[in-house]
Amino acid sequence: MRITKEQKQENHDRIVAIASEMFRERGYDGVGVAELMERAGLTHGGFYNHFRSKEDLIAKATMRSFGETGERYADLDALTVIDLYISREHRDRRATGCPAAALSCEAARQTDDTRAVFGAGIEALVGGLVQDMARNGISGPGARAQAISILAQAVGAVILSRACPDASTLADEILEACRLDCRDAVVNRSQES
Amino acid sequence: MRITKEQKQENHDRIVAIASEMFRERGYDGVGVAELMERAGLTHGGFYNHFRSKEDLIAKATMRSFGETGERYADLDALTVIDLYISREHRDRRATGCPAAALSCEAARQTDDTRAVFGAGIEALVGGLVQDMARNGISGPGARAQAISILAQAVGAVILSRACPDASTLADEILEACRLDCRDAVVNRSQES
DNA sequence: ATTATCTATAGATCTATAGATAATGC
DNA sequence: ATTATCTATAGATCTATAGATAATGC
Repeated sequence: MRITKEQKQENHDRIVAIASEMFRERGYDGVGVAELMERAGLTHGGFYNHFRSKEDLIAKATMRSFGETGERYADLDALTVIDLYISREHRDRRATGCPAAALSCEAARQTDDTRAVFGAGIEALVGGLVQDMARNGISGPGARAQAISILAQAVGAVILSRACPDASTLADEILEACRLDCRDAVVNRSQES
Repeated sequence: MRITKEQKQENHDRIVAIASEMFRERGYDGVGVAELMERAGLTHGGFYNHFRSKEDLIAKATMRSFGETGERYADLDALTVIDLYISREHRDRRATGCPAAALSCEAARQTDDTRAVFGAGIEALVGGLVQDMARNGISGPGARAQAISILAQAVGAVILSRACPDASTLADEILEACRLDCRDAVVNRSQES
């Protein structure tokens, strides 16, 4: 039952798309090749026609997750980005959220290939945030450093909030304190110029 | 070859101490009971005389990690804490570092019992940081929110830096930008009062 | 003829348990 | 007698591969 080239490409993309969500939801170790392939409507042996190894898939799926996330925050101003990122909705929907918040801790333990994808993804998020901040009138030499600080705080806020028990007060308090602090930083810097 | 009660307690503590470092280094999924027990000088079957399950150990080891970390940053001023936490040394020594930076992403996928330990641990770190900030003359209603913001940024900075490839410029740039931003926040707030 | 997929399985994990052993604590 | 540990193993994973099948692409 051989298929066309296009259908193979479709299968490949579907596996990557499903993996990108499953990895964010359950972590790299929490997803097995067999279950992933079953969800893609294929048998698990076929996996190795598409990828050299699971790690190969991890790199490709992570790249896709960063791409989606970068697009989501493009063409917005920094305050909107902050409100979207540091929110209960983002915290509670891991599967479609930012991979930096879902997988960074595990990424630190992956091979250098996967870490290179993460480095490029973080760099892209920083670059996007610099552009978003320009819409708030923020530019100049310190803009990049501030973008990095805001990203780190936003990522930290979502990660810490997720680590708290469900429905805990602290989980929501973390989000609100960080959202306001990041907004203040943008507003203050915006007024300076 | 039965042993004394004290020796059992010693074995128990040693398993928890070793696990607390191994989990931070490799993640909860990266540590098997057999290897852990071998490192503790015991056979893996004996594990279940000390713990109901691996998850029981995860809760106890994580509590210990948070305890160590809280003690490390007690009785210091906030600027010293920031310099120690957001540093290459901390980033490169996961096994003895802060569990919030090493394990938060995975904690989000653990049971509510483990998340309760995490919530209490984060709460303790926030409380400690509030006390540290008081040494810089920072107090009042906004102090707690600022402690949360600083903690989130510090945790985010270490996590993102670890996710970057070894020896990448970005990894160090993240640490430096966040360290300076957190210091500025403390200094500015300190001058207000 | 090539190749994308499938079936089946190798080989290496993993957590957890059953039963034996032997020294402490009553 | 109790119990902390050990040996051995059950049962369930996991990644990866070998070989068969069958439809595309030459």
